[in-house]
Amino acid sequence: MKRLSEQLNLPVEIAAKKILGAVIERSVNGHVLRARIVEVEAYHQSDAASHSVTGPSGRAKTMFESAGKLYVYLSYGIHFCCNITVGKLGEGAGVLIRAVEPLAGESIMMINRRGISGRNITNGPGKVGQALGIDRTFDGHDLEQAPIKLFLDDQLPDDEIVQSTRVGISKAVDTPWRFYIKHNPYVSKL
DNA sequence: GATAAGATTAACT
DNA sequence: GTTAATCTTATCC
Repeated sequence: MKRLSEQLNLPVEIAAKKILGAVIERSVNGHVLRARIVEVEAYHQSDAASHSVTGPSGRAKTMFESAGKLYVYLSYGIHFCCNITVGKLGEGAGVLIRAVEPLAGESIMMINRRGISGRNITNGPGKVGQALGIDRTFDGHDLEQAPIKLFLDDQLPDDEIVQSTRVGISKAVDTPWRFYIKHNPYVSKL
């Protein structure tokens, strides 16, 4: 297995398609939570909607690290959202995890989500962070190390991927950098 | 030093 | 459909 930093040293929209369908594994208190990434969005420093547009200052500095790191930011003061950095060192690029499909440890995720279950458990970026117990202390974490690991699989065939515009932004709204898996109930918005 | 806006969610009416 | 919750950065005094 090649290093993540090599595998994800790609243009953001290519890396986003590669991360779609990958599996993220989170260990906590002897339990293993595993989930498949079913919805992502790409962000880049050349993109007005990205946190990294202002340069490697403040919260987005992690996006300028080499690929395969975790960038966690606080959304609306309440929600923790998870990104995977891509591209090369010094390039402010990342892929936001918008939704995942639980594969293992769903009962633990349910506890983290205060009893909410069903497809509402992880069908949104803030929900993913909460279900997996990720907060800002994991900002900059290397995704080849415990307790949070990323496993890339073969890229999905194009006919399983839907490409569209991003959600919840007010700038660069026409940039089609949102990717999700067809016919998956955990995708936040179809 | 102060203020406005934001890659959102859940609980209301 | 509307609104409150709540904190960080950027942008202006």
